[in-house]
Amino acid sequence: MANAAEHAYEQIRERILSGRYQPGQRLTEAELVDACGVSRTPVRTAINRLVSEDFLEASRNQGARVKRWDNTELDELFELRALLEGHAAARAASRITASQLETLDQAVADMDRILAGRSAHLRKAREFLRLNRIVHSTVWEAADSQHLLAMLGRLVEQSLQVRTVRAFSLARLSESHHHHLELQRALHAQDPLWCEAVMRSHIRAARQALAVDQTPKTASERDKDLARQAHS
Amino acid sequence: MANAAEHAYEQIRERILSGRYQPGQRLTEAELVDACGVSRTPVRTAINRLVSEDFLEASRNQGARVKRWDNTELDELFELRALLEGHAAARAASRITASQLETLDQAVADMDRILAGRSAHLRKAREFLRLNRIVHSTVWEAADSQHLLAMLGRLVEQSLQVRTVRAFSLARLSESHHHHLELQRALHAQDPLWCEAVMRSHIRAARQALAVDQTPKTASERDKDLARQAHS
DNA sequence: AACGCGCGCATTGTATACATTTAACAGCAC
DNA sequence: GTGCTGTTAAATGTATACAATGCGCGCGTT
Repeated sequence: MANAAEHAYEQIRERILSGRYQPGQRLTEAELVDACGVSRTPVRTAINRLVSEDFLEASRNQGARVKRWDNTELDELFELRALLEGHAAARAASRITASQLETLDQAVADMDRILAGRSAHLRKAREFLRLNRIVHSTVWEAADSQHLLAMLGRLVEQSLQVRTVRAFSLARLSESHHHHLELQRALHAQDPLWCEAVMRSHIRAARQALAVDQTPKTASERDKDLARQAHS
Repeated sequence: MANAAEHAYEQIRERILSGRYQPGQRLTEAELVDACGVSRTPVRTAINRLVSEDFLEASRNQGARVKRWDNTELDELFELRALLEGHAAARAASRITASQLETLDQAVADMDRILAGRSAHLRKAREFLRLNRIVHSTVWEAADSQHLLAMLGRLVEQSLQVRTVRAFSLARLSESHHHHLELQRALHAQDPLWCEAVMRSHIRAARQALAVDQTPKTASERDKDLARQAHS
């Protein structure tokens, strides 16, 4: 066990993202100790970090609860994402390197193939998500701003918590891919305003795709989501 | 001592902001324990928080160093501030309440009086800073977005670390005040784009006002800065 | 029966002892 | 003389014991 605190952090975070720990659920230090197999100290370190990253909420002497996102907060979140990812795309336009453009082209081409192919929906969605991450992180990297990168990382991770089945319909994937294609052209053209505009559309569309209902999920629904999320 | 961790956090943070702990300086847990008068546990909690807020940097098993900001990072920081504060101002335009407008008007009027008055420069700068904080936080509040507020809070605190004498010349204060006057008009007009543009100018001008030299300060220079910062 | 008070338990906050890691220094070999 | 390696000391990472705090339950009073 090279690093207990880190281990605990990843363990807890993973359980929040996967839905095993539901929004609003209270997590006592004792049960997290059991779950992670380390002592209270690294668990507390992990909790503090997760609180600072908005995965958990803590009130004094009352432990931590999994953060629950209401629609107002989701609106705020995605508005900020649109602003910052748009900005990142604009910066990327004039800074992107040849090899980053290659990475992007490759990812977009792969997406093309996958969407056109005959794989099962689940497999398509999984692969698509993987490539989607590559596209976005390439743009962030090309934007070349440490702090922008850090902020975006946090914002996007937070929106991962509320992923739902609806976001992964074939229609949704296809729309999303059209944005990627356009972004690719805009980046090749090195047009900052175009890049920014496309990226903003992309994020706002993603917001729309999220389910609006706030009812707690049943266990089987959670399992479905899990299967679709393709972590790892 | 109701809350040791909080106490340690404030203590250390204050010493960083005041310049008593210089950028690049290594802080061992042992000396922070002495300085704060609490045990290692709350000190470590405080350190973790300060690292997450970018006041400190930590590498494994090597403790914490006070974060040093180079010019590239300052550019990134202020670019993000311009973007986010501009956005906040735009949101505020359509959301600001009558009482918030009153607060703003009052603060701007006070600034007017103070700049026109015959107080000593130091006193003027102090009062101006206080009112400046009121103006900005009123706009943030009017923007009505929890997450935007949190991000701005962090960004602005970080830029506080690098305040220098140059930023407080009378000419600079006066320029800054003209922005406030224009922002006031733009908010009364409820014109989002105008608000955003003014605020962006305001922040970018602030970036220019910061000293560019990166040489460490002498003790007496630090004292001067301290006197001008008007904390509390 | 309803409200308030106080006691007890569960849980978090703090202190400290112990383990682990890293970096520096000294000694030895080449 | 220089470079490598082993040892050592200092600092951080981890575990656990103890203190303080807040919440809920039960009992008593009105």
